Amino acid sequence: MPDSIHAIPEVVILRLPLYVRVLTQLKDEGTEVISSRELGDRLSVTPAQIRKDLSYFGRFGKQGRGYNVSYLVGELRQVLGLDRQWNTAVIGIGRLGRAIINYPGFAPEGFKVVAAFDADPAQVGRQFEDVAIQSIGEMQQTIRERNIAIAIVAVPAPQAQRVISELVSCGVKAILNYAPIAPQVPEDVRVRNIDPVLALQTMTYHLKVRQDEAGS
Amino acid sequence: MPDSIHAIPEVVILRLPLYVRVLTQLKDEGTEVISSRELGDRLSVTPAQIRKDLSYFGRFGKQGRGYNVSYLVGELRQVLGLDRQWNTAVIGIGRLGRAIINYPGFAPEGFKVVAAFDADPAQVGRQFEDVAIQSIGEMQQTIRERNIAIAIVAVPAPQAQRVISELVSCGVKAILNYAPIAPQVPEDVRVRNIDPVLALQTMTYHLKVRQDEAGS
DNA sequence: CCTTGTGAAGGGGTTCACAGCA
DNA sequence: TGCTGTGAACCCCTTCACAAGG
Repeated sequence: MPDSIHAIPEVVILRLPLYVRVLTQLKDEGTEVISSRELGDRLSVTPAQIRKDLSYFGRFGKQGRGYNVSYLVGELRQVLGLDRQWNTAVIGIGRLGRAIINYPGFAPEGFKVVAAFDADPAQVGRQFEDVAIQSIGEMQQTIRERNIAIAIVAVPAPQAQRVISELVSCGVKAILNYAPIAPQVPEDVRVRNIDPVLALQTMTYHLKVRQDEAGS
Repeated sequence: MPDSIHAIPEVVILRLPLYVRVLTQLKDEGTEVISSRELGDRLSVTPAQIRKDLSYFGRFGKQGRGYNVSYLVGELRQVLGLDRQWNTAVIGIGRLGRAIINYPGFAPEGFKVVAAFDADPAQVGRQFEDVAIQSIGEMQQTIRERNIAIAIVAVPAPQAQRVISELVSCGVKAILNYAPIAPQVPEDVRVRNIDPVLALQTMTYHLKVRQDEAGS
């Protein structure tokens, strides 16, 4: 059991879903075996990195041949916990929140929105896609009862930190945050931010350098 | 000019927009001066890291006092190239593409959607928010004429790589990709992916470990 | 006394390179 | 021959710790 000897670097965990995605695509295309080199080409990652990453979790390959695609994707899904359903709750049912509830991409991957919350009393009781909107006050109880492990935050920025703190106090350990803030959470809580503006702002630096060079 | 002596690590560029965001918020709250320690607390980053990051671009602080918030935010915006307007194009005008065009969060940050493209001839000619939808064939010309530096890809996954390759051949060097794929681009092209499913999948590993521990 | 800016030390992740095996 | 799995080397980023200065 290699994973009990050394802690697994967080970056490795961040890459595994990428591997799963490409492997799944390869499987659908009918590819049965793939080498670390070919997989690396598809992902712009070095073959050594792929082999090293996989080695944290087991020995999935065959020397001289490569990796069996369906076997590997199955193992990785198990490692990541993608072999089960994860119940989620959406908080904030504005335009974005409704789009998230209606988004058809979550369910096939095992992420099911089973609850929705909004601070606006006028929203409470309405239904979207089988999900009835509840008041924020009901959050703690519902999260417990419905075994909700992941919260998806889609409230306006000014309320986001308060909502996230409340989710943390409800025991939620994983948060997908769409609000444009830098949330503060205890270190045993994981947050991933979806923030298109931030993503754009990380690219302009290089564009600027290029522009300035062209201008001089 | 420290940035001409040593290349700036990419991770630093990724953090600067976060600094800008929090500093802007602090400025709005009326804070005039902040130390690297206080800023670090807000961002869950060590003070040393903030000081080191900033030192790549200049000496913005005052010993014994800290950093002047509005001065620092101004300098960083300039460093990142956020002191100008960036024209963008949206490709793929389905539900997601329309949401992006209508999204009110881009313009105030200097990102303006000035063009939109779709492969469906039935869509071509329609208008959303002042933007007329054009055919994919018009992309190259429009990108040049309208000085579009950033493309936002919102086409279905199967078409995404083809569209991205086409954008690259149009000379686009920055792409915000919403399609759930791992795009392949030349190394002088920057891509940021917005992928909620991937974000969720990077969190389940830790939830799983926790679950398994509880069960044993 | 407080906080910056920064060389130097430290640590963690990537890459190398090769033994092992099909 | 081809490719995996992996210890070791390497490298880059983070953190330390302190001189400098308000």
